[in-house]
Amino acid sequence: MTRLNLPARPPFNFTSVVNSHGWRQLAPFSYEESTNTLGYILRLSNERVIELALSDGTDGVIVNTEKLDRAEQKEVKDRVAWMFGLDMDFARFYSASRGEPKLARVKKRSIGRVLRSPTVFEDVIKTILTTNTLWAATRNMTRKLVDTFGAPLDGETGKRAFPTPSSIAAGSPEFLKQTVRVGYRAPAIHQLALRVTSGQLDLESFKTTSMPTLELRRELLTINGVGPYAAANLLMILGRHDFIPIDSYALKMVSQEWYGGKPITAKEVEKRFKKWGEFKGIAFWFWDWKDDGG
DNA sequence: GGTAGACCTGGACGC
DNA sequence: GCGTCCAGGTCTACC
Repeated sequence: MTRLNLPARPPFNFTSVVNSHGWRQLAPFSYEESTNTLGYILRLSNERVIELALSDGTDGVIVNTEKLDRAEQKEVKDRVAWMFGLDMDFARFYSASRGEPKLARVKKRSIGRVLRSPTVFEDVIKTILTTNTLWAATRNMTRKLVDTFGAPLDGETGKRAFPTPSSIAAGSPEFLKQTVRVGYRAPAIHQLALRVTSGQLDLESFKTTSMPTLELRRELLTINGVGPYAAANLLMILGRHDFIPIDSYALKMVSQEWYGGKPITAKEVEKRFKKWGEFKGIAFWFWDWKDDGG
């Protein structure tokens, strides 16, 4: 057994990251509520597939997994640090949100980090799978994608890692549509896998790029299946908070909050959050809505 | 720049 | 059990 204790830049709240959005429900994540433990099946660069149990450290994340050598430990540390944004600093957001009752809880509960997958590729695919469909279908499609293309944990075919770009690229759009049931998204997913495999698109460089957010957004919008909502969602995941992922949920929440439930458009959402500037996305994301619909 | 319609799946509903 | 309707963003064509 290997146990790693990964400290975070304070303040840090493990549970707020795990609950920051629905990602914990998407394979190869799993979540055990009784112990507040996040599971993840990770494929290491040496192709070994391991299971991580991630739990709340006093001021960071505790990782329990099988025995790892030094290089593997380093890789796991880097991956988990990215997934939890351990090094992120929200002091400026907390300062900006002071005096706003609807954001009072963010500083109190050390909220701000958004749970990420280990790779940007995985988060782009998952984001595409959230578009134009219901959440239950997103979960199904992700599960099937992992079950179909993911490398299995040693001796446990029921537990698989998220597919690599090359494993998806090796299939066909028809197979993705017929077997994984991703519908019209199949060509977009296949094309993305091809672009990444061929080196034409270096998604992982987006983690550390100093590219201005507008430019990064333009890059994201070159991906088929990624429109304004998906790009904003991915920017949030990448730690850029200038854009609001406006989907039907956003329209509903903003309408209930300020427009008495009447139908509104994206313009009204933008108008209401304009004053938050570079924190628009994060202010929207963690806004304490009147009724979040459960 | 704005808008209409097609794209798919799966669940709800009526018969 | 079958058919129909609907929710959900993106893309393309068109104005």
